[in-house]
Amino acid sequence: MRLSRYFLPVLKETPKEAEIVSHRLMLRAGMIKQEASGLYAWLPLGYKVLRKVQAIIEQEQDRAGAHEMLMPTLQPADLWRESGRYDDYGKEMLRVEDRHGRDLLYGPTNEEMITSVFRANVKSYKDLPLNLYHIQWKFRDEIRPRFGTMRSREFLMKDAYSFDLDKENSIKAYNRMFVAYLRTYKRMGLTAIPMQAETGPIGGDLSHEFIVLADTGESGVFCDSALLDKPIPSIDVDYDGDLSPIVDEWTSLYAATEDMIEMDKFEADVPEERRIAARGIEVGQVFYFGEKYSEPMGAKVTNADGEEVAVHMGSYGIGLTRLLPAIIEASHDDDGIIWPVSVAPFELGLINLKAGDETCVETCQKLYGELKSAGIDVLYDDRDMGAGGKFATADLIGLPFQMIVGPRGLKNGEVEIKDRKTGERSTVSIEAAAEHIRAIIEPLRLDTI
RNA sequence: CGGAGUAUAGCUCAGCCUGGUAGAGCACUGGUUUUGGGUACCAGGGGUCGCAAGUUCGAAUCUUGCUACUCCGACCA
Repeated sequence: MRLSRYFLPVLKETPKEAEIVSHRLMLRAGMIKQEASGLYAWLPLGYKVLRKVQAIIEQEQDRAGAHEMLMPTLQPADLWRESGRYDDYGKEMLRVEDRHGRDLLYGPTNEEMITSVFRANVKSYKDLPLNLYHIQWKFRDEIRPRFGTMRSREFLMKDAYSFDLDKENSIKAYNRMFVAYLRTYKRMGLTAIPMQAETGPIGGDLSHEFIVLADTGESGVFCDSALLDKPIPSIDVDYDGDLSPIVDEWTSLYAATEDMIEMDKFEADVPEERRIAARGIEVGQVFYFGEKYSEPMGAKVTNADGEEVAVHMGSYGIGLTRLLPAIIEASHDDDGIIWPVSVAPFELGLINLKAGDETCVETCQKLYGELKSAGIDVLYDDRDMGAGGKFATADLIGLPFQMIVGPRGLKNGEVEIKDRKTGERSTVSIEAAAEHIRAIIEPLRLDTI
């Protein structure tokens, strides 16, 4: 992409409404624009990152055996009357009426609707296990939206729902999502710790929240520091096999949110030097809730004995629009964002330091073509402006690498490569530049960890 | 919903106390500058001062009401 033709409205100054660093940087980097309290427009750069995050989630969900579909944002109230949640959910749920006076709601979650999909189509235990998910906009009329897209009213969420014959199999489904989540966050460069959590309005008796430690997090959390260094299950993990050893290993170390903390147990289980009491950002939550919806809504299958039984369900959510600020909170410096390659809006910034200089322009054009051919997602800063502004833009929007082309280096037939994260610079010949950067970036894409 | 605050140009803000023709920097447009960390200079465009009512000869400024937004708290991906 040529920057001169791209829509990238970066801000030199910080808009005053933004308090925390991720919100400030998302506004300054031209990723989002607020349209009302808790409602954001996603500008091209922000949307590009959102799509990359989405692709990783989809890939890991699919690997874990879940099937992607799409349900509407608006839902009929009758479905929610069946589960009893139409009256229980409270003011957080946005209710609307259509022209015929029918009650609808903008979905805050989809347990009811997925159950309706399931019961209309699945009748036999032979069709289980089943896990269906979608990535769709949700609306929760939060009392106080804040921190940009960290807590917005409209937000994009991946929500998966598992259906199994009994509790034992449902726990297996839970474990598959648990493992998939560990991998998903890791691929985005996040260290997310599963913690015992309250089940809230979703219901159920087993739940973990996945928490990224950050000072700006909204939840107080307590955990064993050994969890921070725990290796993540590899791409070879067998989702058809027994995953309980992995889950047991993770859950054997103490970790709980402030709602669930038992101080005695925390202090008994965790040696003092490993106790972490910190703030954290909740980037996902998994629930097992058994027959809570299947029973009242009649989601039943015939088992091997010919009996009709309610299926056991679980649900598994990841807030995509919250993941972006979470990644930024975990990875930034004074100059701006530092994206991991896996979710970076562009992998490389090609910077022409001297617009108008014939040699520089020609060299950049040539490199730009070569880089694209090498499969690098490159943003070419061809704007007619000074070098300082280009450096500042590249640092701010956080591209992992910069290829700097200026008259000084060209004299020796060289260009400079800067690593955004470490600040390290190296020089490479013009001829070898494209291949050189490809060799650096490719292993960092983390398709397979 | 309780508490605190803000609203003046695209952004950051001054002006308000003490009423008298609406300002600065950045951004934008045209030029000069050809620049290795937001270069310098010249010229220019852009605002019914959140909305409404009131006081006044006269309101961005004083009064009242409303709205929007932000922050702190209780709730949540």
